[in-house]
Amino acid sequence: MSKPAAKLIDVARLAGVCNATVSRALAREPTVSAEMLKRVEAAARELGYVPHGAASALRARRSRTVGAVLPTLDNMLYAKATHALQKALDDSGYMLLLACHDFDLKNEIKVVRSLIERGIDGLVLIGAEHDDELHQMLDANKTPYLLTWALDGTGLHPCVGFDNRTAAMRVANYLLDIGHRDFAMISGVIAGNDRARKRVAGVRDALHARGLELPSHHLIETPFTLAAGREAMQTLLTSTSRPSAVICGNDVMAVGAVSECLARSIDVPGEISVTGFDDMEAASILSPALTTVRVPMRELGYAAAQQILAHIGGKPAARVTELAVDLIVRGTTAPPRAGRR
Amino acid sequence: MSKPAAKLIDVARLAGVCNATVSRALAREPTVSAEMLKRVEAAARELGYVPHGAASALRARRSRTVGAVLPTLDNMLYAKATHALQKALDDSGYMLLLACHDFDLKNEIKVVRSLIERGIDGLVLIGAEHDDELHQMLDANKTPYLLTWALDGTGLHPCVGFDNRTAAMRVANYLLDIGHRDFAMISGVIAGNDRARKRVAGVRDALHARGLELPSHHLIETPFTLAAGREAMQTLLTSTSRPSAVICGNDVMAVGAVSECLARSIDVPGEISVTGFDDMEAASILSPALTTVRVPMRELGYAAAQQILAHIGGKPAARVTELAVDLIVRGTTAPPRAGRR
DNA sequence: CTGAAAGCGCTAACAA
DNA sequence: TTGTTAGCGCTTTCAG
Repeated sequence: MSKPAAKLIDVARLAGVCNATVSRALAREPTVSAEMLKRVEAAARELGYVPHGAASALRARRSRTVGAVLPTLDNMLYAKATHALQKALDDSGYMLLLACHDFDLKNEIKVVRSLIERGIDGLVLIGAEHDDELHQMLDANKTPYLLTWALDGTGLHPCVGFDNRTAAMRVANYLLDIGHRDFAMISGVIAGNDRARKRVAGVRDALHARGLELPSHHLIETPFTLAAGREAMQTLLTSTSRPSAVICGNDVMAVGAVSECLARSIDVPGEISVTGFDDMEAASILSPALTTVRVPMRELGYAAAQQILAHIGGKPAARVTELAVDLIVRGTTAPPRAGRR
Repeated sequence: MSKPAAKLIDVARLAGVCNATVSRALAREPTVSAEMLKRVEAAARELGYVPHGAASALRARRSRTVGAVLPTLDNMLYAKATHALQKALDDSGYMLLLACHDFDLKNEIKVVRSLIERGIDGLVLIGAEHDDELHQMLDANKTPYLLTWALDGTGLHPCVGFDNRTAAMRVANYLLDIGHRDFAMISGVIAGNDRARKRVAGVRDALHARGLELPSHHLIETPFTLAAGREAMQTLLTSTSRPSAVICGNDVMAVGAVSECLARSIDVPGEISVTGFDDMEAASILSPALTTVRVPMRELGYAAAQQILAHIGGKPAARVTELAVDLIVRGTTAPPRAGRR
C-alpha cells in the first residue's frame, strides 16, 4: 500500500510500449493510433497515473498555470472577477496561482517574483499602474501579462478593462443634470490605485466643466470597506455644509454610506443622493436599491482569460479590450430638495 | 536585450563558484560562509536571477505551493477565509493554487487531480464530505490534506473547523427561549454540502427536543445567494401559515430575506425574526443589524495554514482543531408578538 | 566549507 | 506510427 506513485515509464511498461508513445498518447497527439491510445489510457487508469507537472514544465517550458495578483480577495468585486477568471482558465485546462499585494505596489514586485518562480505561463494584473521593476522582471522572463480593470494610458501593455474616469464623469454628469450642485465623494485609498484615482479625477473634471469644485473637505479617502463608507458618511453628515449628493468609489462603501443615513433617519434619496460603483449583487437588492455604474465583472474575468491565453499561445489577440460600463439609476438618487440648489 | 533568463549556473560563474554553492547559499544553508553568501547574492541580484521552480520541484520533490478547493469564490465567506489562508501561507513562503468545484463533489475529484498534477505540497478542502475516490487519490500521491469549516465525524482526517450542528442548535434554542414556536428555515443547497446539512439538522434537533417540528413547507432549499434568500422569504411571507422566526443558512441569504421584509413594510424583528450564519461584515452594519453566529473566518484560514504547513513539514500538529463559534444577538430578533405563540 | 556528478520525470528531436 | 535518447535546471549525496 506504500508503493511510490506511478510514473510515465510504469504506464509504458504496463502498456508494452515506450515512454514517448505514452507521452504522446496522453497529450492526445493525432499521430497516435486509436488502438494505441486506448491501450495507454487503460494502463494509465489502472495505475492511477497522475502526470508529474514539474517534470513536464521543466522539459516543455510550459506549466499550464496562470498567475493573478489582486489587491485583496477580501472584497466582493475582486472575488467575483477572480471567480470568472478561474472558471474560464479551468475551461481551457489552466489553473490559477493566486496572490495578493494588499494595496502595496512594492509588495506586488515580491509577489510577482514568487509567481514567476513557480513557473506561470502568463500573468493577470489589476490596474494600469505598476512599478517599473515589475515590468522589467516580467520582460526579462518573457512572461506574457495583461492589465485589467483599467485601460493602459501609455498603450504599451495589453489590457482589458474600462475607462474609470469617463465612467465617473457619467455619474457626476447625471447628478448635475438632475440638479445637484453640492457634491461630496467617498473614495477608496488612492495611493497605488489608479482606478480610484481616475474615478476621483472623472468627478472633478465633470464638476469643473460646469464651473463647480469638489471642496477638499468633501473628498474623503478611506479604505474600501463597508465600515469605512459608513464612517465617512457620518463625517459628511456632521460637517457644517452638508452635500446633497455623495459619490462613492465603490458599492461596498456606498452601502455603508446609505446605512448610516438610514440609521440617522435621513431620507435617501429625499435628503441626500448616494451613488456607488461596480454594481455588485447587493446593490440591486437592498432597499433603497443603489444607483451605480455597472462594471461587467464576469465579462472582465472571462475576457482576461481569453486574452492572456491567446498571448500565451502566441495567437493573435486584441491588445486592448475596452468593456462598456453603464450607469444604472435606481433608488438612491433623486433631484435635490427645492431650495437646496 | 533578448538574452535568456539567468540560470543558477550563470550566477555560479559570475560569482566564481560552482552551482552547488549557489544552490546552498540561496537556500540559506548554514554551512555557507557569510562572505560566500554575500558574493552569491550580489551575483544573483546583478543577473536578476529568479530560480526555476519546476526544476527545483522536480529535484527536491517540494513546490512550496499549497492547493485549496472551494465551492466558489463568488461568496464573501469563502473569499474572506481564502484571503486569510493566502496571507498565512505567504508569510511562510508558500503560494496558493486555487480551484473551485462549484458545489459539485464529482467535479472536485477532477479539480484535485489537476492540483496534484501541478505539484502541490498539501491541500486544503472545505467541508468534511468528499468522494472516496478523492481520498484514495490523495493517499496514493501521499499529499497531506486538511478538512476545514467542519469537523470530521469519522475522525479519520485532520480538520480545523467547528460544529455546524451545535451552532445551528444554539440559534434555534435562543429563538425558542424567547418564545418562538413557528419556525421556518432558508437553507443553502444541501446536496454535497455537509455544512448546510448539519445546520438544518441542528435546527431540527433543537425543535424536536422541545416537541416541535420544522414543517416541510417551511424548509426552503435554495442557492446561497442574496437574490435566492429574498425570493425564499417572499415564498414564506405569501404562504398561508407565516412563521414567526426564520433561520437562514448564511448571512447573505439572511440579508436578502430581511430586505424582502423591509420592502413589504413587514417589521423585523417586530413581526418576524430573522437570523443569519457566519457574521460577515455587512451583518453588523446594515440596519437592522443581523442576529447571527460568528464564525471566525480569519482564524479558520490562519489555523488551516498553520496546520497544513505542519503536516507538510512532518511536524507534530493537532489533528483536530475545533474553533469556537458565538451566537451574536443583534437587531433582527425579538420575542414573537403577544398572542402569536 | 566547497566542488563534482548523478539524476528527478518528462518531452521533443531524430531515427527507424 | 512508434522507439531511442538527450537533456530541461536544479538539489543532493559523496568526495575533497
